[in-house]
Amino acid sequence: MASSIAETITDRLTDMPAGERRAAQALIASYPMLGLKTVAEFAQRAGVSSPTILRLVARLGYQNYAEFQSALNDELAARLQSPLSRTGRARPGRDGGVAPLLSAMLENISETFRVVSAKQIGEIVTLLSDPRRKVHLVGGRFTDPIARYTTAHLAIIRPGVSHLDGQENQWRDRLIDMGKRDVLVVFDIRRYQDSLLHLAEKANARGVTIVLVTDQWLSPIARFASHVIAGRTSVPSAWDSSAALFILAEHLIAGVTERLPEQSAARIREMDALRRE
Amino acid sequence: MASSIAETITDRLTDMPAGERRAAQALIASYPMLGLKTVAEFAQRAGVSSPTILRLVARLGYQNYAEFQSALNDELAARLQSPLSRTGRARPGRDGGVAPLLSAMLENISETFRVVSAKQIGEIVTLLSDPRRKVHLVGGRFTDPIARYTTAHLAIIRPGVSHLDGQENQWRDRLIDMGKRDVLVVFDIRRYQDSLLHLAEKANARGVTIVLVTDQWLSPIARFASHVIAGRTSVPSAWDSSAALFILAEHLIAGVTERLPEQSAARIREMDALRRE
DNA sequence: CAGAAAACGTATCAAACATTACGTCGGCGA
DNA sequence: TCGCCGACGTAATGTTTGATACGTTTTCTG
Repeated sequence: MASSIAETITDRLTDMPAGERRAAQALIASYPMLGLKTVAEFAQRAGVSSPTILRLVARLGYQNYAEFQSALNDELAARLQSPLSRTGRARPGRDGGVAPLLSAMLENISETFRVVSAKQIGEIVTLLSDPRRKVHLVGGRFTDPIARYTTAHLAIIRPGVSHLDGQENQWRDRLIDMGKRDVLVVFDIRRYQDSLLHLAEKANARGVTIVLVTDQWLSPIARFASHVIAGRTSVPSAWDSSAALFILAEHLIAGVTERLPEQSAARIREMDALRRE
Repeated sequence: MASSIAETITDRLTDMPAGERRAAQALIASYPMLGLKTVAEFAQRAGVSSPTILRLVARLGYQNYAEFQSALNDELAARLQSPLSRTGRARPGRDGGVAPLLSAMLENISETFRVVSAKQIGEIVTLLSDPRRKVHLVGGRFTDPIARYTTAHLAIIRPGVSHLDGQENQWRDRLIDMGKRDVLVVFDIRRYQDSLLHLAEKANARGVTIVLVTDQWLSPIARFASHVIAGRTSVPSAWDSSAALFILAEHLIAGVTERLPEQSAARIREMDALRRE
C-alpha cells in the first residue's frame, strides 16, 4: 500500500490519459505545494485545463478538490511535526525501542524553543519577578505536578508564591485572595479540564493576570490569558509527553532566579540556616 | 532581523491588540498550516472573527490575505526543499541567553540516556508492570512533583499505584501496608533528604523492592535500592535541573503502557466513561 | 477508411471566499 | 461622569473559485 499521496500517484501514472498524466507529473515535480494552490493555477502550471485537474483528483479517489487538498494538508502537517523523519516511514521501532520515544521528546523540546521566543519567556519572568505581585500556580490532572515543581522553586526565590492544591471547589475560596496585582500561572494540556477553565475565567473577571502554559493545540484558557506559551507534546505513544512543558517551567525558574539574584541567594542562606537547626 | 514570518510575529506580539494577539498565537501554535487555510477557518480556530485575521495580516505588512499566504507558501517550500535546514535560529544567545540553559538540559538528557541502558529501564518496567505488586511513589522537595506525575500516569494504566503525600511522619503509617511484594519508587537528588533515607531504610527492612531515581552523585538510598537509575542534573545555574529525571519517568510510563496495552486501554475507556457521567 | 468512444477544452453557474462598511462595546482621559 | 478613540464583531458586497454541461478534437477499432 502506498503510504504517501505522491507514491499513489506515481504508481498509477501509467494508466492515465495524457493530459492527466501531465498534470500528475507537474504535481510531483513541485510536490506538494502545487496541489495546495487553486485549481486554475494548478491547471496553468501544468499546461492543462481546470477540468482535467478535477478529473485527475477524481481518478485518485477523492470526492472533490477540497478533500484532496486536506489530504495533502494532513500529510504535510505530519511531516512538519517531525522535521527529522523525512518522507521515509518513521518505523514504529521494535518493541524494546527506547530511542524513538527519546528522539521524539528531544525534537519536541527543540521545536518548542524554536517557536517560543526568549522575549516571551522574558516577559513572563518579569511578571513573576515582581515582588509586589503574588503568584498562584495550578495545573490539570497531569500538569499539576509541574505546577508544584515550579512552585517549590519559586517559593525559594521569592515570597508570595503558592500552589492551588486540594479539591477544585477549594480553589474558589482562594480566589478571594486574588486581585489585580496577582498572577495566576495555569498549566493545561489536552484533555483540557473544565474546572481550570472556570477558575481562569473567574480569576480573569477579578483582574488577575493569567499566564498559560499549554500544548500546541492551545487550551481554551488562552482566551483569558495575557501570556501564552505552547509546548509540543506529541510522542509516538498513547499519551502526551509533558517534557517540553517541564523544561519551559525550568526556564521560567531560571529566569526568575537570574532576575532576583541577591534576594534568592539571601533566602537560600536563610532557609539553610533554619533547616540546620 | 527576522528571518522567518514566525519570528516576525513573535517579535511584534507585544504591541498587538488582544484579539490579534490571540490569532497570532494560534497561528504560531500550529504554524504554518493554519495560515494556509481560509480566513474563516483561521478565525474560528483562533476564536476571533474574520476581520481580526485580516487586520493582523495587514499589521504584518501584507497587502491582502493572498499575499500573506504566498509568503507562507514560499517559506514552506523553501523548508521542504531542505528538510534539515531548520529555520536557522540558533540565536547566538545574547545576554538573555536562553540557549545555554537549554543546550545544557538537552546535553544532560542525551548523556543520561547514553549511560542508562534500555535494559535497566526494561527491568524496572517489568517490576512496575507486575499487577500483583503494589507500587508506591515518593520524592523529595523538588522531585516529589515528578513522583506525582508518574503516579498520575501509572494509576491510569494499572491499579494499586499510590503516591505518598502528606507529612513525612505520615509515611510511616503507610509503611504498614507495604510488604515483600511491593515496590517503592523514590526520587531523590541533592540535597538528599534524611526523611527519604529513613523511609527507604525502613521499607528495605520490610523487604520492599526499592527503585531509586537520582542524580549522578547517587543518593545514599542507592545502598538499599535494587534498581538505580541516575540522571544528569547540572546546568549553568544556582540550582539543578530535573529535566532528565522527568524524561526518565516518562520512559518508565511509556514502558509500562507498552507492556500492558490491553489493560491500559480498557482502563482508559472505563475512566472516560465514568468521567462523562 | 468509417464510425464510435474517449479525452479534452470552453463556457457557464452557484457556492465560497476575501474584503469593506458600519455599528457596538469598552477603556482612558478631560 | 461624560465624551472620545480604538478594538472588535456583524452584515453586506463584489470577486474568486470549484464544479458541471456541452461541443470539439483525437484516438482506437472493425
